[in-house]
Amino acid sequence: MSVTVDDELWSAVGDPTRRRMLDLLLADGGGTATTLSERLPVTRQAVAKHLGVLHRVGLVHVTPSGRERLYEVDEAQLARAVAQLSSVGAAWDARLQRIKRIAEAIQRGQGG
Amino acid sequence: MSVTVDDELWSAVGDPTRRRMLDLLLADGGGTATTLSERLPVTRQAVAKHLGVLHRVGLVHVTPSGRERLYEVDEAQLARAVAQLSSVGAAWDARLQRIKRIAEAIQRGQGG
DNA sequence: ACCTTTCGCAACCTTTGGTTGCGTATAACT
DNA sequence: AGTTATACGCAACCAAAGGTTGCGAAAGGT
Repeated sequence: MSVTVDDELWSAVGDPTRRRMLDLLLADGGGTATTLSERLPVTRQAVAKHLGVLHRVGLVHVTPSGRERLYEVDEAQLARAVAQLSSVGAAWDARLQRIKRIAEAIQRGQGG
Repeated sequence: MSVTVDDELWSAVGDPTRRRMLDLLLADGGGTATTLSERLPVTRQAVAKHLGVLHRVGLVHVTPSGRERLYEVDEAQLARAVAQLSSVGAAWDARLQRIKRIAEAIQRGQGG
């Protein structure tokens, strides 16, 4: 019943900048802190910190090559995150449905 | 393409404590800062602040009665939030699907 | 060799989630 | 009615997180 979601994954995905970063990484098939920061309204350092967070929760993986560090989305982990998002949504949806049914039942019982 | 989500709603729902509060409010059909704080690992004041945030984005509405302030979930707004959650999830899912197809195409092209 | 680029580290600022402390208003009890 | 208890709001304060600037170091291009 209670939202049994891994809060780490959630909050990783909860930040708007990180969501956009994931979006960009998916769209471009990967990127570095520098390339991402060019397409975002924040500095490279901010992006680097976010990449650190995403990396810690396993949503991206790194491939150092020369002086660059290429980040790519870990598909399995993102899929897991998506599943958790929709599970929370589904739980709330279910509650909303139940509330609606109960409200209707009360209506019938009271209003005739 | 870009995640066209209302960041206010997202970040309102992004906080784990607020998610649990919404959960409790849905389960109990409403509550006050005090009753919620009794079932959460934070103080009443923290809950009160969160209720303020949720109220500002319209996810809950208040009914003052005597010395109490009863908070209830705004179903329409929560439904909207749920829709946004699943829309982001769907977008990422779609990208993951596309990536998979492209990867397979590359496999076929290269590997013969 | 020199300059450019990409990065990491550190200091700092601001916002936010959280706390404690206190005053006030409404309800409840005697 | 007067006192006690409860629910709340406001304010000060603290720690963590997102963001910035500034700097030094490693890898690449000329």
